[in-house]
Amino acid sequence: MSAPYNHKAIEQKWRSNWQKTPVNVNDGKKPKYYCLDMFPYPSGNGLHVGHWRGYVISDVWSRYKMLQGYYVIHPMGWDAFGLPAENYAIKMGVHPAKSTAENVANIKKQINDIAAIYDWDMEVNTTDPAFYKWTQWIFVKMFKEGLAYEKEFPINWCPSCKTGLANEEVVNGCCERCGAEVTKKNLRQWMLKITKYAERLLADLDKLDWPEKVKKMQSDWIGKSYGAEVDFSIDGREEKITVYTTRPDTLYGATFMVLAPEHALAASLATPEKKEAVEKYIYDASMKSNVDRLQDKEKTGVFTGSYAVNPLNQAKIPIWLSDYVLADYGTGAIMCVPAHDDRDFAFAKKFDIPIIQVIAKDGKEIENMTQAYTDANGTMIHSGEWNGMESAVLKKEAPHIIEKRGLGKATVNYKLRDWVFSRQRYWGEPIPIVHCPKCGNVPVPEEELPLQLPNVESYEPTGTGESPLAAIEEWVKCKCPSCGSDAKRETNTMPQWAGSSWYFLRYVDNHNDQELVSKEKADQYLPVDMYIGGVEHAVLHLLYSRFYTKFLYDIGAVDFEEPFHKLFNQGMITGKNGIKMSKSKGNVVAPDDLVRDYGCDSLRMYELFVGPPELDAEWDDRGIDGVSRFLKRFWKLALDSKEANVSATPEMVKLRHKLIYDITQRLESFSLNTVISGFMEYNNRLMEIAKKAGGIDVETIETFLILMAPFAPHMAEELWEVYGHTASVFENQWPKADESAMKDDEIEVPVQINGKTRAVIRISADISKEDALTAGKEAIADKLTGNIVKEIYVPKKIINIVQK
RNA sequence: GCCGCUGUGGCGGAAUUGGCAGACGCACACGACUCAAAAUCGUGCGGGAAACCAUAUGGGUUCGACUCCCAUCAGCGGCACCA
Repeated sequence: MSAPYNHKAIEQKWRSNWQKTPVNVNDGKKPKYYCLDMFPYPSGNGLHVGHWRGYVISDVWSRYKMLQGYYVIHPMGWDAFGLPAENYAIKMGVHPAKSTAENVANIKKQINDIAAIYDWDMEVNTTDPAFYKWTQWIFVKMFKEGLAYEKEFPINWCPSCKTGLANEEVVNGCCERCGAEVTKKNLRQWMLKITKYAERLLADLDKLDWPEKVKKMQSDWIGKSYGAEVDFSIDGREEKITVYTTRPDTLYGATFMVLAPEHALAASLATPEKKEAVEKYIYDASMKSNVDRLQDKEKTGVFTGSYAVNPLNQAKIPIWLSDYVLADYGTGAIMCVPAHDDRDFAFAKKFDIPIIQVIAKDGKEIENMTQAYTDANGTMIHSGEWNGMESAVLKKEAPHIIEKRGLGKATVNYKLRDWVFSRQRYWGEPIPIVHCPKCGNVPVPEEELPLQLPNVESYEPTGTGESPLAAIEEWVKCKCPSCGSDAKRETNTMPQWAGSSWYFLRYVDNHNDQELVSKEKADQYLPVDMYIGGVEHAVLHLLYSRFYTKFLYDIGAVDFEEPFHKLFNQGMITGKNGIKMSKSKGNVVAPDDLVRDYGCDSLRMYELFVGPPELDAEWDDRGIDGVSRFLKRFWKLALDSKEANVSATPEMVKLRHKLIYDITQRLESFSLNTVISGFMEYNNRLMEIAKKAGGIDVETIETFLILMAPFAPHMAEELWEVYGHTASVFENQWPKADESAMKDDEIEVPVQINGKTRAVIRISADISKEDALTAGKEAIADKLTGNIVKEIYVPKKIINIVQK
């Protein structure tokens, strides 16, 4: 009788063994592999089984890479500055520094339950002054390069979090963190010129081994479009209005022009009799929130009384103001071609403006147009010298024609906006800038960094647009680092994303107080080979990190331009009916009890078994019994086989190589759920064989152990030791399958008539086509009519007889 | 509105990428062991009496379709007046 599987004792034993003798060590000879988790913010709620899954996936992958002979860099840290941590602290009435430290301790304990091979010597915490010294250093560098600048304009403002937000943090007009409706507030802001990198951020997506979905989200967010800027003169005036259009081919169809109410010329275009209406419209538009502006699908507008002149045919077209034109995209002014644009069509219909079709649909002009014809497919009509051209061709040529004729220029536009970088909150890195009445904005000298966040009693947001830091007079008052006169510190702090935009660089050299990361360490360990985390950061953290890395590349701090070579997005674990796990819904499943009752190995495997790792999965506790039973059966098989000590049969050898082959292939394609089912399947077959043979040979069991080690490391180690080894199971190399040893001499092949299976025959694997067909027909002789049309034999796959 | 993904038993899911649909597991039922239960082991488990019918629905290509093409429906996600 073999000893029963006691997960508690085994897991405790190996946890302490690994602490004494780590399994992932850098001997200086192994190649590196950097496998990174998106680091968590230390929430007070702790981890649930969904967080666990992400960390299990990355740990399984790390251990697999270890067995392939890599030194694996697998660090963990804390994204502890920012809104989530601060809002939690305010709710609990504790200072964020205190609650953050408590939460870190708690989550660290939970993470250790996963038994991942995290190297805690590399740990970083974004709130540690030794860390944020470099977050501030990067800002200073950006300031010196002209990439960080101040600007006052109406920004997105979350009235609940009482802070400004970046565009990326506004989701459907609401705050990404708290869901409150975002309003506008005119504020002086620090901005990062991410737009300068728009083209590189777009172009380099091609180099990345990332999910297409994420690449597409980024490229849509950057939003590149090709078109032309066209200059329209204003009838009776000197100024010109430049419009941006992606459809210069439709220029002859422009019947009016619309300016954003915020356009510089908007007010001055009003003729005396229109003045009142125009001013009212401009005022009303300025009062509208983003959400209102988004929700008002019904077009509004006002005619200025002025006319613009179409540079091609000198036609006079009325100039309107409307808030469907955005002030900060393109030139804030558009030419309107109602026949070929949905929005212009709706506007023209509402205000009774003429519609001129310039692209024929199916070779014809549309009678009684009821909607815009927006395809660029058709022949040009009503378009002067362009008549008869194909619109698709003209669309590409028109910008250059316009440029050549001096009417404007070919141009490119991006939807990406500069990054609103300052927050009116306490819990963040102070922006290291001094406002000097003589010198203007002066950065804190690099040798004086970090500029420490002062410890204060009152850290709640003020809501006035000022950070709580502004109230600390002794901190605000300072001397100008440049001229020494009385000056004031910048009181805004950096957003949550500041630290996370570069933390992955710091892990590998986290104690360096001279450099962000030394060249030596960077060369040795960076960049990240595999990055694992949720998809929710597609245009936030992942875009910001790419921008930061490119900047650091440009100033020579690192010598790669992309931080994350491969990205994997794990799916979310939800509660019943796909409802997101949350404390308020009461459907959170904590891993702690499951680890206690079933063991870490069982939970690790079940986390993967619930479904494809990239898809969302509904959690169901009951399923864990399945993997738990499997582990117990395998445990018994291994111990009984040790006892039986049988030698390998050809069947065992064949199965061993098939096992290696299947598991490796599934692992390589990241199909982790089928790796687990594969283990179960092979275990079932081995148990069948063991029933007859009395056991399984040592080599096959040991092979199974090595393959299983990344998934159930405790059991693998324990059995490895039972099998008489003193070194860790992770000292092994990942086994290789010998494909010739997997070959079957005889195979089963289905025999079909007209595509329907009628029999299954066993034939020799290298049988000739003729013999296969003869054998096949023999097996279904009673069903053959004698009227055979076609005979198909796909070697080792199928026999199909087609008959009438 | 535009773009993308997904749709297979009671449930989670598999299918070597066009070749026996439902692997593996959960749940369930029956049996063995037990005084009994749990645990464990064994058997069954898409529908249908059968011919056959079944991979969201309708069509198509093919000797052969969960897999490819067209249309439709449903669910999820992203973007959303970007000219």
